[in-house]
Amino acid sequence: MPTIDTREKILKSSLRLFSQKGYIGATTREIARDACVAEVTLFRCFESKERLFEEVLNRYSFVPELEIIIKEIKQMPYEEAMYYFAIRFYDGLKSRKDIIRIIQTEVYRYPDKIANLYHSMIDSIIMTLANYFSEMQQAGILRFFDVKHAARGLMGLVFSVFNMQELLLRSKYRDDVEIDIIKSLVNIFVRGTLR
Amino acid sequence: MPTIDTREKILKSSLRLFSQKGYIGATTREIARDACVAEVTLFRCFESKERLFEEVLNRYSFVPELEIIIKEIKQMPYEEAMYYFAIRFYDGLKSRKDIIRIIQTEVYRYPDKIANLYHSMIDSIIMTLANYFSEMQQAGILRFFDVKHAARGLMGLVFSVFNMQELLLRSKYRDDVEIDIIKSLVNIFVRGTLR
DNA sequence: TGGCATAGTAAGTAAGCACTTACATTACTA
DNA sequence: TAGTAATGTAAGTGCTTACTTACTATGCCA
Repeated sequence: MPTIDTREKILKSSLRLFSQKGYIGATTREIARDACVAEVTLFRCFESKERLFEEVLNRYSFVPELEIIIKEIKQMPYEEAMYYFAIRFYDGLKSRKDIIRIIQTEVYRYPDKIANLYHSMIDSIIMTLANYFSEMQQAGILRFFDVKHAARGLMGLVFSVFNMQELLLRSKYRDDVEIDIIKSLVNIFVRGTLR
Repeated sequence: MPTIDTREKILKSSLRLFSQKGYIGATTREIARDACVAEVTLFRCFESKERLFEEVLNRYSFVPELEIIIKEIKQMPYEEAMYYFAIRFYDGLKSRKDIIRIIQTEVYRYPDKIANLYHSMIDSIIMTLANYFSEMQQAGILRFFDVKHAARGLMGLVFSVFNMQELLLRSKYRDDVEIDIIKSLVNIFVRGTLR
């Protein structure tokens, strides 16, 4: 049985290279070299390239952190809560850049494995966020609108900023501070949802 | 010199297969078979797989249609204009699903060619839309906010709906009519930007 | 009808891929 | 110190890939 340390090194290199070159584009030879192990060691740790890929996906999930964030915002005033959520969500995306990129580029080719992971990531957040909006509507703070759609919208706003700023390495808007962009958009969202 | 018809058949099949399987995943053999030509014919039409890929990208652009849409909305009342833009934009994304998917999945691997295409697609729309918001602010209809950020936000909203609904084949929200989702979100956006 | 451009068929090349086998090396532990 | 588990080295297997070469078939126009 291979060492846990060896497995970790390989998983880490796999994350980076799958992210940069895609599943097909990243070769086992390259992953092994990057992890400073022999290629044969890779195949002693993981029975195939496909299994290795699956383990990478399971290893670096995103959901738990977001659940915590939504619990935290319940004690805050609405506008502050929205800023806080958006920024924490954005930071979460940033620190998970590699896995997000993998999901985004491979979701069509490995529908079962990746799509499930993707959906589990988003669905649980949308439902929790939608419940939050519902409570705020009941409390008379927010006007009535479709809460699930709004949850998706808010996440879509943040994600679109992340998508442009972090994944696409745009030159043009680099001078804008990302936080300012998010604040602008959250401000529109807040004004659009308040009673 | 090969026939234009032959080239078109190959380009069309390439679009589909690059979209479904990615640049590396789609083989020249498969593309040729799909286009009902011999593989050698493909190489007589396009000097390499990479050149073929570039020609696919140039062939199916998106910008001109959107420029037209933004011209159209200038005569409409604000709220109606936003609905109209969002829905036309959404339809445009839908009918260009294949090329959007290619851009999204290959943008990291072919930074120069694809990223430029992607940026030219988005930048020109953002600037035109931002100008529209500026004019509406001057006219006293909209409150003051960063118009470029808002333009990105609106496009981000529509794109996130497209992303979930069309690209990811989600099962859960399939019963929601996409138009309703867009209307919900545009409504929030409109209320958030009106004076 | 003859010639030329456009296509197809068939076979092959060189390289790269995931993955395997056989054996040598290291390091820890009993 | 002897044995065992984890790793490395080296070579190779069989398959697929992009791309090529040589030749043949087809259709169109002078």
